Amino acid sequence: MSNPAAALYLENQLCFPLYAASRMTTKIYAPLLKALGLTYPQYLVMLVLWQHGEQTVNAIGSRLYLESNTLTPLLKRLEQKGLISRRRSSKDERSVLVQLTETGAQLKAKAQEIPKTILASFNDSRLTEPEVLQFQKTLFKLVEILGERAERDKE
Amino acid sequence: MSNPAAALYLENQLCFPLYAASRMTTKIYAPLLKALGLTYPQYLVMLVLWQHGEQTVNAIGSRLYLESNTLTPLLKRLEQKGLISRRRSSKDERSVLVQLTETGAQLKAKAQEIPKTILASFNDSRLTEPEVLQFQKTLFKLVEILGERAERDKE
DNA sequence: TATATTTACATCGCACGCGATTTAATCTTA
DNA sequence: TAAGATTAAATCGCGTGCGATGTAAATATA
Repeated sequence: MSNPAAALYLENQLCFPLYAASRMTTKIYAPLLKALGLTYPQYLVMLVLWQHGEQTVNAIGSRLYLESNTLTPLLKRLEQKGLISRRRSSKDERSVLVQLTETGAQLKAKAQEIPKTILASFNDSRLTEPEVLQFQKTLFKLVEILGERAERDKE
Repeated sequence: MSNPAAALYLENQLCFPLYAASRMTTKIYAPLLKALGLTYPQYLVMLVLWQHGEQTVNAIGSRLYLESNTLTPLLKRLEQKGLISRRRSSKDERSVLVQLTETGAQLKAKAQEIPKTILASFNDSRLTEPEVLQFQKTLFKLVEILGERAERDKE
């Protein structure tokens, strides 16, 4: 790089565009999720429960890379909306099991349309399908690497 | 896809890994930025000011895809730390001009090490350099497309 | 088995993000 | 030029994220 300060430029960074893209995609979900009465992080929790069923706060957290300081208040809001129920595990009283209510399970049907709408909104001539697939592949690899890193850093 | 609900699965989504990767990279910055007394969004504002100098809240916002509801409180915090100053533009009394203080300008020297450290921490055998470059390219394209989309949606 | 350590979740405080609204200045246009 | 529309910040309220700490249950270890 000719300019010694160039490394400090936004354009040369990976993290800023990740940050920007994440916020912008979340914004695309907002109006669709509002119809279901969900925020984006709440939707992610519902996805986990729709896919994997009852599980502990910890298990949800490992899938979403979130901890109880974020999840506990969020889960309480989902509980207040009547979408989930929470109970202490009898096998291990430290754990809290999160389960879908009937209402929460039924919401899945309404959510089916969301991925289609989102995919359509990403449709743009500047992005070819193989490019997006390759992008997704690298993105998953990145999350995996960063996830491992976070695990290491805990110790 | 064989399973009709597969579209709802986390793994098939683009937005979740963006969300996860963004949060995880921000976490990597945290300890480095703590030494400068900055949060990641505050660091982004400082980057903009280091690179482009005095400008309005609006101008900072268009570079970072943020608006005054987020920036005003953040800028007040930077002002309290003595890193920036804010004043109404005399040309247009609606605008607020944000400028680095001497202290704020000097902080740039300390920040020079950060990109190097971050780049080193992304160093992993699973990610080749051309793969990362391609990834970055698509990511920028994505931000551009989403940015245009956000502009359109405002109207 | 008594004690120390670890684990799971909850709580607290602070800094975002952002939709919605307000206020003041500037621009448009009839 | 007066009235309405637009624009730039600021303000408000709510829901995250997350570091730090607390509490209780389970596990490890002496």
